[in-house]
Amino acid sequence: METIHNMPDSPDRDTLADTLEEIATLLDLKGENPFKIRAYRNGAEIVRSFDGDIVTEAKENRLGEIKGIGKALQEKLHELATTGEMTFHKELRAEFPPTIFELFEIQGIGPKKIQALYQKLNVDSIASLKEVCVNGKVSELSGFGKKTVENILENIAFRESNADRFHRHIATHAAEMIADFLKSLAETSNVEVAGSLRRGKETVGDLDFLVTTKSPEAVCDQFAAAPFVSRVIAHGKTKVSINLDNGLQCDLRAISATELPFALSYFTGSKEHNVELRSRMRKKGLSLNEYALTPIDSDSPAEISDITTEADLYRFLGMDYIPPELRENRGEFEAAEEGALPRLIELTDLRGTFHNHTRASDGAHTLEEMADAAMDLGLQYLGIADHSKASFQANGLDGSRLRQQIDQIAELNAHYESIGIDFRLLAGSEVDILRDGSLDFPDELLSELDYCVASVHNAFTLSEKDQTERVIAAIRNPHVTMLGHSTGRLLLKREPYALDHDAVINAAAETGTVIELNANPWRLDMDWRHWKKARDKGVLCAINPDAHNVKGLKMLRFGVEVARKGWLRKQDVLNTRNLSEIQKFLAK
DNA sequence: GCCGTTTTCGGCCCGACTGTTTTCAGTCG
Repeated sequence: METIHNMPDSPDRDTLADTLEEIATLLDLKGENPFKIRAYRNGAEIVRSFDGDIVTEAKENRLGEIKGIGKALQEKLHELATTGEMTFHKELRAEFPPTIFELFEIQGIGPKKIQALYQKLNVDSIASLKEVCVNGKVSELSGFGKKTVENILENIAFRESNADRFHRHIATHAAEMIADFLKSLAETSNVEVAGSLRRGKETVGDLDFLVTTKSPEAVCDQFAAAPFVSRVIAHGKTKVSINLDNGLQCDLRAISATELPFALSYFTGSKEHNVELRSRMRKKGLSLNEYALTPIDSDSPAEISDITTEADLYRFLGMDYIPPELRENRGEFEAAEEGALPRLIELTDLRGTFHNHTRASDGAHTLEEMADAAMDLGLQYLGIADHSKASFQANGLDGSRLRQQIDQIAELNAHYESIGIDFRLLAGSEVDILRDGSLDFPDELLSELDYCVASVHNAFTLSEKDQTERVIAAIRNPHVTMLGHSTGRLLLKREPYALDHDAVINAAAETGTVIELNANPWRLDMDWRHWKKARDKGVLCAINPDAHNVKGLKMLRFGVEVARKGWLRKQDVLNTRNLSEIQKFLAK
């Protein structure tokens, strides 16, 4: 990687995107033309999801070829990429105090109200907003009644006590419980969960439920009065929003059966996908909303009948059905047109899994208990990869304890074979990648294992260059079968460490090293955004639950959901292969 | 600010709910 001395740090992709996003917010505050604001916001999204080195493209002033980036954005991004600053952004920022951005995190107030609060009462932070609400000054402003003040105070309190996003397992369990409740109502026929949960996102901000019914008002009333409701945010005749005790927001829409395909598509999103879908419909002279597809004017063609499923909607546009996980406007429309969408992996494709812990390190159960649980799930093999000695906080195994475990696994396998059970434990290790890129066990010991998962568990703060070199050194060790949880993130808790993922993926492709998709809902790592690229370079994925107890094996489902989001097919995932194929693969 | 098989101007996705300005603006998704 090139290094530039005596120069300000070159801005990265996030800086480019965040700057555009911030401009959009500031223009919003100034009451600018909403379409201009949208252009900046759209530009931020394009920069975030651009497949390639956007910073270099900006430096070399080539962004004009990208749809959605025009002359103005191209010039501004060029300035930012080459000088590290953007004059327009700097001038806009100077007009407002930096703390004003936090006001956008309060539900119920938007740019217009924030503008009024700032200009009339000099409110520039959540603290000062709270103050003018409590001392009554806010009621001097037109548009701020008693109820608005109550809402603001309530929302400030709520934000203080609840994070706004939730892990996938929490959201999934809540969604299943609430869907069961809705199905139990006499007035409902179909019950669907839409939103980012259906799209397989790694964390979820809210849950979206759709029910078809002939009595929407009765369904809404019963939902708003349900035992799991902690707070009713809004309660209308067809729409209800509530919070659960843990703060998770749940939105319900009660619709008619004929509206279901349109509503399901609309509320599954993503917003970016829907904008593209609507725009394609619009080119056919049709307007798509959450209820129907209708001609824009009476002259438009109206062969719209018989749309009863989401698949019909896509077929109408001459394309294949796009699974919810792919609906991010990241190339799925083009693939669907060409009939080139992947046939996505399913949970039932899995035949085994690799990265799991036992009581020997920091797990809760024994080899036998873990094996029994794996058999109950219908798996043919279970890889045991306890921690290595450098992870002393996790009771990591030293060489002699690891050799004992290898022997125990051999004994258990002999036992399974003797009684005719087609199941095998695989002897592995989750070996620490030390700070210098070497491994916590010597090659000689690693060669006695069936396989090895190499993971980073410390020194998260190394520079991107050092961290990347460290990880790639491990990938280049021929005894390393796979790289464990490669970004090191703990969702909603710890940021990923600095790592050049393109370089890591290239090294994995070159050496035939597998990359793990850690299915633990706190990790879901490697991130889904990298998988399509890795897959296209021939890198195999291993979906591993990183189970620390028998229940943990069930987290495999979250890994499959995120693998689907990463465009992965059955053939891209190593542990879809059966036992004999795996034994051959590991023997190589 | 962006875009173009209605093209270089005039559009840009759209509906529900809330509270308040009582006919509609602001916010949200």
